[in-house]
Amino acid sequence: MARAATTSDVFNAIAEPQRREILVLLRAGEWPVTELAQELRMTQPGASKHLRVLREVGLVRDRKAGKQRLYSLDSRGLRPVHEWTGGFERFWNESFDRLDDYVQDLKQARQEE
Amino acid sequence: MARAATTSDVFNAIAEPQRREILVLLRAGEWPVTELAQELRMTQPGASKHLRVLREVGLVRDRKAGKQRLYSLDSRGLRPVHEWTGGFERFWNESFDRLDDYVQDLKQARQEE
DNA sequence: TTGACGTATGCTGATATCGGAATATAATAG
DNA sequence: CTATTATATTCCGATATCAGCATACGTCAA
Repeated sequence: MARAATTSDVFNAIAEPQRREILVLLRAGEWPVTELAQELRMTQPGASKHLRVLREVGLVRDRKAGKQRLYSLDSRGLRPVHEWTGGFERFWNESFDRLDDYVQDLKQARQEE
Repeated sequence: MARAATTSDVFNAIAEPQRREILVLLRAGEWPVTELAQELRMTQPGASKHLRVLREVGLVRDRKAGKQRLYSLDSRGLRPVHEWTGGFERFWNESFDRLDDYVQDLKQARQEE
């Protein structure tokens, strides 16, 4: 087996920087593929492929508008990611955590001398 | 070019389900590799490899303890992911969004008849 | 129908991935 | 030193990925 298919879940879909850029851009509204590609400096086929992945995990919608196909955001799928990472919030908020880091580092340094 | 290296950033590191399981487990405290592997039903080399990736992106620390190596969480790297997804919060919270979905679906269905 | 425009798909090549098995390294005990 | 335990690394095979290019498909206008 290789890595899980990128189309299978949202975590994989947003692992790609260009796809994250697309999602950010779509917060501004609907975009036809060509304009989106120009804006983000990707090729049109490249944009189409990324949009396909995003569509398959449900992060974008598309609707036909003449020759164009307008893509828009459906960010509800990002909620689970937000919540999952939120489950770690207390670990980065608590101040003794940073102190603990410091202590750990000292211990480690001493051991490795 | 292929996909960005999984070691290069946190988004890629957490795209792997087993690595997410490891992070969740480590919220309970420090774990030696073998026990962690047993708990999550992975092989020891498998666990070591995932832990290496997590270490390289800074999501876990390790310290030596006799023959064992204890891994612990450093979840601060998850904060950017939490914040990035949080930038989409208003899009999934606003109720007109769901209404808009409904309208979009109707339009689409009508066009595709 | 033909042409032009917008978009999607197919193919190829280079590379990264993940799992498994074997083996190497590290640290302790006897 | 040797054996044992704990962990890391390496090699392998199968597969998924991403970019680039060519091309197919879809839609509209003349």
